[in-house]
Amino acid sequence: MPHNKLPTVKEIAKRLNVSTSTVSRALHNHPSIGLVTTMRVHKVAQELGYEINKTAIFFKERKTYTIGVIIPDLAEPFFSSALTGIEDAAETSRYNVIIGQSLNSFEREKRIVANMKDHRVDGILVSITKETSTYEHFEQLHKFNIPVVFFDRVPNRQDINYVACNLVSGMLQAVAKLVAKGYRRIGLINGPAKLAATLQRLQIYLNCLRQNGLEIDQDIIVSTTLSKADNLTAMNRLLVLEQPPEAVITFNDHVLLDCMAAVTNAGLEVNKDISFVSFANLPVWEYMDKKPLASIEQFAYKQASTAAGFLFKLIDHSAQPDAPEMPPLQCIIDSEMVEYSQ
Amino acid sequence: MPHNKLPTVKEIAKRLNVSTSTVSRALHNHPSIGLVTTMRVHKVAQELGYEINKTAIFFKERKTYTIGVIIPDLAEPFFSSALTGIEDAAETSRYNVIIGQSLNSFEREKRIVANMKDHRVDGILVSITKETSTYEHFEQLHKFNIPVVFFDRVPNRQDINYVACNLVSGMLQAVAKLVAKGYRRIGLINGPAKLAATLQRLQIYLNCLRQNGLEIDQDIIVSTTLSKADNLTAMNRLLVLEQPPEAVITFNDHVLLDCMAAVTNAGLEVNKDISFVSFANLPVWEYMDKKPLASIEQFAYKQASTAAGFLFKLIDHSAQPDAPEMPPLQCIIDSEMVEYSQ
DNA sequence: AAAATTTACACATACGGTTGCGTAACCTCT
DNA sequence: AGAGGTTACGCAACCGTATGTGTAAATTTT
Repeated sequence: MPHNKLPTVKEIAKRLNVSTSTVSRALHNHPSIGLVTTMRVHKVAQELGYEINKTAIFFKERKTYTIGVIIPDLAEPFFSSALTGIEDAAETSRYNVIIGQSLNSFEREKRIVANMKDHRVDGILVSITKETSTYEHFEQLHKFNIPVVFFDRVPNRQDINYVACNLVSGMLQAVAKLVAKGYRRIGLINGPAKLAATLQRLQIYLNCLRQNGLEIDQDIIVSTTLSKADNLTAMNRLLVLEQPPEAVITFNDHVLLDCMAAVTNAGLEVNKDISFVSFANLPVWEYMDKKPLASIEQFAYKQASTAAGFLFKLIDHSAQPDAPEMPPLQCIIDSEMVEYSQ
Repeated sequence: MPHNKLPTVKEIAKRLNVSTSTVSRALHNHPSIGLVTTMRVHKVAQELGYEINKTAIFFKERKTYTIGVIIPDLAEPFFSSALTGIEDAAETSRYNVIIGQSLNSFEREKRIVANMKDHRVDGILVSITKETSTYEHFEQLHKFNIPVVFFDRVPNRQDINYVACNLVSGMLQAVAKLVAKGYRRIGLINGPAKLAATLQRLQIYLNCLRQNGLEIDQDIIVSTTLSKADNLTAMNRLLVLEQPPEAVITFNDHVLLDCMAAVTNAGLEVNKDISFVSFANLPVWEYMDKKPLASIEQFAYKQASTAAGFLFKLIDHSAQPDAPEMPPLQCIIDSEMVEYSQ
């Protein structure tokens, strides 16, 4: 507890022999306070270096003007970009952002939620953990009037506020582009089966191929555990086929980096002998020579700032005393193919 | 202002016809409250779903258990890693972290500081903007008893708390390694002159070469504006020399990526015809084939968590009423060469 | 049995600022 | 001059919790 006390309205009031209410109103230039008094108050406030203690207001208003953000891992460019989107949105709405990384641990996620509840954040934005399958820790927030908006990694339920991304739209564009370029044999290097994203990507892949009237060949659908060695193996499996794919969709950019190495090792050339499409998460492509033909942009910034907008709307709404329950705010943002200039 | 009121000690007190002080003490199992009363209080608290409102405590104790972190840009892996270090340190000390990106704008930095002051954070960790040259906005925090610890990008003054990184140590190791490998001609691709980091790197470079008894040749010291085209030009300038350098130290990893491309374009091979050393900031090397021989690790996580430790020490210290002014806490962490397995 | 001590609780205040309501003093109008 | 209105301010309560101090009643001590 800091010892040296800061000047308060009380202090100003004492010096001027007026009441604290007068000082408070004078500082806000309330019309019911005379001009002379108002000026004297301002003068003394200036002299004492008075600055308002907003924590007192926060406490009284039961509002902290702070939102919490829970994300799995800041090291992922997707999430750091998302956080920037949130911060920008928060700044214009005069909110602060407190942050917690769940590091994909359900237990950490719960601890962070509890902590944010203790700090009485006005709302929470969250991209859930891979492990998260129960939601009591979020539901409990309802009691404290703390709205929650999920983004990107959202629970599979309908009674929640969320902003998510539709991967299909971007992939359709990408496959269309590949088809337009004359590619008919498009392979897939997928992730490990236990990840939900893996099944999702497979469905999208099949979906897009069918919509483009392409034949589906199980030989050019392989998977990797995401280890470097396994990534190389997966790519090599495709390269040694009698009829290797002309283009390959990879699980993510990390996989793709290894796949490109495998292509080079095989004496082939990326974007000439074989082309790639990936799911965007590395901003590093800009600095590189060999790039995928296109990437599926998932708009971290946009998703997150949209989610933040939802959250502020919910906060404002619940501030009204006669607030009827609001229907869930939900938004699905289309992904888009981003072509890289080669 | 949320309307549906949460249960308070007052509510519990009313139900049991006791005073709030009794309830408060009972909830903390204070010995001066009888066992029966204590248990009844706990029971009612449980039934009502009472949870303590810490904002009241924060307000009363003039302590928010929140620290502010101001960094230039989360998109840089260095800073996202630093933030993780801070978060981990904060969690074990039961602190929350509120975050602000200055985006290298001095004005934003000032706004963020003012905002964090309003929220009465208990302390601030900051990596300053490239533009920052005045410090009133930080000095002003002293009045509010908000300690500040700078890290990585620290002001050039001695009366401040800071944690910084000594780039020389790592570079010495790297040059020593290059020398041990038989390289005698070591070039430098530096950044634009207006950046402080540029002069710093030049000095380190000259320093290390001298200490290893190597000749300094101005022909193999070039610079780039950091644009891709310019990076390529810089590298090419070295490659077309009669006696090109055998190894090159690059300003940073982004520059290096382009330099590697230039090498490949020239029909040469990275790590065979020419080797590189860079200043670490990209975690992506792990996923790539061509890597620098070594990188100068600047320990974002360690710097940041050390700085956080300093901050908590300062906060604890200023909490003591008879606290004499503390001498500045300062720490310089040695950088280290990190060798990449090729 | 009276005195001393302990037990178990209530009262009041503080943290810093805001705000509804009350009220003197002054001014205006008839 | 008295009624009515306006101006300029003070009073008091409030947000939720903690805690120093006071004090009956119960218990122990002498």
